[in-house]
Amino acid sequence: MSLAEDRVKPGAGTLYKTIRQDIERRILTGEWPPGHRIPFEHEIMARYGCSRMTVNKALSELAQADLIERRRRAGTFVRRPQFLSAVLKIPDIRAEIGALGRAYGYQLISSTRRTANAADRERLGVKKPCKVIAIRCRHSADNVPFAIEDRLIDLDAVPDAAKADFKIDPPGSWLLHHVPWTEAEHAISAIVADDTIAEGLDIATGAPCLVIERHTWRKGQPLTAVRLIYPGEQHRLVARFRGSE
Amino acid sequence: MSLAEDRVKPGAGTLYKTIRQDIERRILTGEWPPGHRIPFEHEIMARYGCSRMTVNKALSELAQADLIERRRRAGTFVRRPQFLSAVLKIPDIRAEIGALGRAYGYQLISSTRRTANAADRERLGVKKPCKVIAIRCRHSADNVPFAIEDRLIDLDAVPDAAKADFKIDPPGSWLLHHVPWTEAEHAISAIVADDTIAEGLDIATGAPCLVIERHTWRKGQPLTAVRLIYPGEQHRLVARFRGSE
DNA sequence: ACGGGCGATATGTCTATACATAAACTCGCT
DNA sequence: AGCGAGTTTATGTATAGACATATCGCCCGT
Repeated sequence: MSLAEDRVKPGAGTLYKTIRQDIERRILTGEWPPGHRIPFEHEIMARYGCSRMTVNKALSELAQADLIERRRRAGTFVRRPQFLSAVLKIPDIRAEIGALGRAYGYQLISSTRRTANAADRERLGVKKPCKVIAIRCRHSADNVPFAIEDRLIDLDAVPDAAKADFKIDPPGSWLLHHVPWTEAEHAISAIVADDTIAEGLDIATGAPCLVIERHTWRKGQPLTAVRLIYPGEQHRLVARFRGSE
Repeated sequence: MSLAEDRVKPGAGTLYKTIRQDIERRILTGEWPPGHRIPFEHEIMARYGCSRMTVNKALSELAQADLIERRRRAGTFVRRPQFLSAVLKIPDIRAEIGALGRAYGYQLISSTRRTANAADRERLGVKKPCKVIAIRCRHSADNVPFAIEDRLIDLDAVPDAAKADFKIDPPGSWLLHHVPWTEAEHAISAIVADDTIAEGLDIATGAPCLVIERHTWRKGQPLTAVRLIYPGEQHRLVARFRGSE
């Protein structure tokens, strides 16, 4: 009979997960507040009757999740919670509407190809001249306008986009499936609808709109810049944050 | 001479990190697209001349970061990127203003204690009657209004809040330092300023505003609900996403 | 053809051990 | 006291081997 069978909590699946969850619980309930020193690996090891590697695996995962901080020689400490950060999901619009159980609709409003002017280069963040595609289109759910999309694609960085047909499929979906990216930045702000937006979204001029601007890069090179305009009182971005699992 | 000395890339610090970064790079550059099967552990092990535990550690971290998916017997696969999710930092307002190098200012507008009415209970998500504190205050940067805060605190869940003085310090900071929480939810939307908001933020009535609503729980029990209203054209929430490290 | 059972296989967990490394502490010298 | 060198200690990385477990496919019997 091995020592491993003397487990303190035999019920919770695997040992390292048990250890991880025990510690996580103590942190989340406040029993071990920020700054508190967690028992040393050899203490936990003795408590659960397991090897140090097992304890180390549990603690490493908690460290990767930023719940604890580990310092050589000093020990392991509860981190101050990352108070106000959250994972915000900004899904692909088509998938988002599908998830709501509504019928997705798409209309291309305009699509032009041109040599980038100063405003285009500014928006994409490129310095040298390049060709771009500028697209304006509309997404709808059950035939109700859902969002207006205004996109710029750098043709030098994404040459395949010249061959793509955005009359039927939205450029977002096409890009997601064809172009790998390495960095993305989102900015969220609010504006009021001008006449053009109001008409496109079928809302009143002066109504609030939520704007999401996304820039995408591949190894530092700008790929695309997109501006999504949502009716602000009907649409909300929701982010939920909780302890792991 | 041990096999371990035949390492493919001796320069990058530790072995498992080298392996992890090599794989991450291939995924991020698109060399291994979503759905691609990553070499089996024993293949990677042979390639780097190391033990399986080392490979396993690298792959486990990538799996924890959702870059890959591991399936017993089948192998390890590149996941479809979490395309449009991003870590959105919604910092403590005082810290945010401080980080911008501007002077933080705070004014308490009103603070009332009462038994929760139906609207309060609805907003907090509690069913049974309880006492609450309702606070309205304003944050400013260099004496320019920055955001209006409208907060409800459940006194049954946070009894200490009854003793706190919110005349000088904002309730957000106090709560962050005194109350551990386990879950939080943020919702972002846009509204137009009504007369009260316009006056508080020193903007025109009808101007767009960004609204962040945050609900915080501790083990399922609602603690506080807060609504932050920002001038929408001046304030943006920015989230940047990139590969780890 | 169809479905059940079974073996092969890749990942999942765990052990016992070893040496590396960073940082905190001790102690002795000036 | 102040400072630098050496020691101690907790974590960090790595190993070789073992057994567990999910599941994909194959084969076999009906």
